[in-house]
Amino acid sequence: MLVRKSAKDRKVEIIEKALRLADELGPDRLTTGAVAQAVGVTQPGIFRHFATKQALWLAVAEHISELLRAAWHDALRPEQTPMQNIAALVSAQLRQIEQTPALPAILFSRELSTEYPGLRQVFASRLAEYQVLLTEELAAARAAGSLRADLVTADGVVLLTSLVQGLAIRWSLGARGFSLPDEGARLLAVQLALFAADNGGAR
Amino acid sequence: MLVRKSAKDRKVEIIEKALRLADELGPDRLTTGAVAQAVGVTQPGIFRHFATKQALWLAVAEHISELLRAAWHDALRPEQTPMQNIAALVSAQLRQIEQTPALPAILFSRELSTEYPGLRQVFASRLAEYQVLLTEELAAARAAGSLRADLVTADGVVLLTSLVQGLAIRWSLGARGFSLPDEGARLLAVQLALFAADNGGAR
DNA sequence: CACTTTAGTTAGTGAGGTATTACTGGACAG
DNA sequence: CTGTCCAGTAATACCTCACTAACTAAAGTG
Repeated sequence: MLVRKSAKDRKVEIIEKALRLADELGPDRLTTGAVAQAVGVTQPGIFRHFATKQALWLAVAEHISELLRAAWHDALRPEQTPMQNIAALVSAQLRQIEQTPALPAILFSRELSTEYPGLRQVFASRLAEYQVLLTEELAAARAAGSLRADLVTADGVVLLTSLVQGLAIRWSLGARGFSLPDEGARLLAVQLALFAADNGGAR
Repeated sequence: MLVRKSAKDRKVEIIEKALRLADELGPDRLTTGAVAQAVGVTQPGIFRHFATKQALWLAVAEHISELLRAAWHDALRPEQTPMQNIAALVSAQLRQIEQTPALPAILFSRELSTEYPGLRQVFASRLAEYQVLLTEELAAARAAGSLRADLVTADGVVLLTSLVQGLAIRWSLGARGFSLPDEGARLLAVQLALFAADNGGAR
């Protein structure tokens, strides 16, 4: 209305509000009108900053993508053991989801991916990166002798990512009735214990 | 056009076509018009059989729900070991998803659940049943002494369901680039091996 | 065959959404 | 102080949908 901001500021403001609204309303109900209202601009005002709604979604996707990348790379520490790094990666991911609850809905929404081509690619390549990071750490754990010999590394990675995804879905569909990072840490510990070489155990 | 069917037949026809279209178009693009065209009826013709679109979705949900229930109960056999029953349950679920590829998109779509209340409840109660079945079998496995003592039954169930869900998502988002039942059976074997008591192993 | 039932059609309404066009007025440069 | 750029607005075109009303005719029923 009265306030008039620079295009740059507005753009990030729009992206952030869109992300918040995607959670509150659900990604499909994220209309340009709703975003405009949240930002405090008339509906066509959005189109000053994003030529199409798809462009807006793409910007949101890239914003998310960047958040995730940063969180993962923050989580990794050379001084940690590979197992600790794995736990840190999982924890970082779950905390990011908790902080940005629209994430699972956006990442897993086939609706969005089909309606706005380009999103899928952004997310797919980013999630592939996550798998690479996990694979590296798991391979390091194996090199350190902390893994059961009969566990194929790639299989371990799939089990871990499935754990994260399954948990995220249960959380986001199930009214978020539990603490995602807490439950995740607990179950991850269980899974990692199963992965661990039976050193101190029997024998 | 010329053909005129009994309401009963048409109803199931509509439900089945809707389910197929939900896969081809994505659940959100499943319009009454698209369903009508697939069935060979004008768009308002759908409303002779379902008062609202929500009613149609509800019928689809109940159809799915029944398919799943039947598949699960077919999978269970008293003469099988608990571990075999678990494998059968997982396999049945994955085969069902492969056969009805819209399943993950429908089950995991937050859009649908929020737009059409009632769906969530149908699916939630059905999926809870799956967990119960898995829990029973895993408990039986424990009673038979085939499980590691340090694995909490409930945790094992979560790990298994996460495996199924994670796999289903990867499959449905990732262009279905692998055989869901095959990959599932393989990974399930890995996970179950991790669950297994270390009897014949060391010592 | 006459009669009733009812699946299906044609035509239309209104809500909700993206996007365009033409205009307005604030911010900033010189 | 003035002119220019550009964020933002008002109005509206245009589309897709779910759903309704009134009518039509095919399929069962006696």
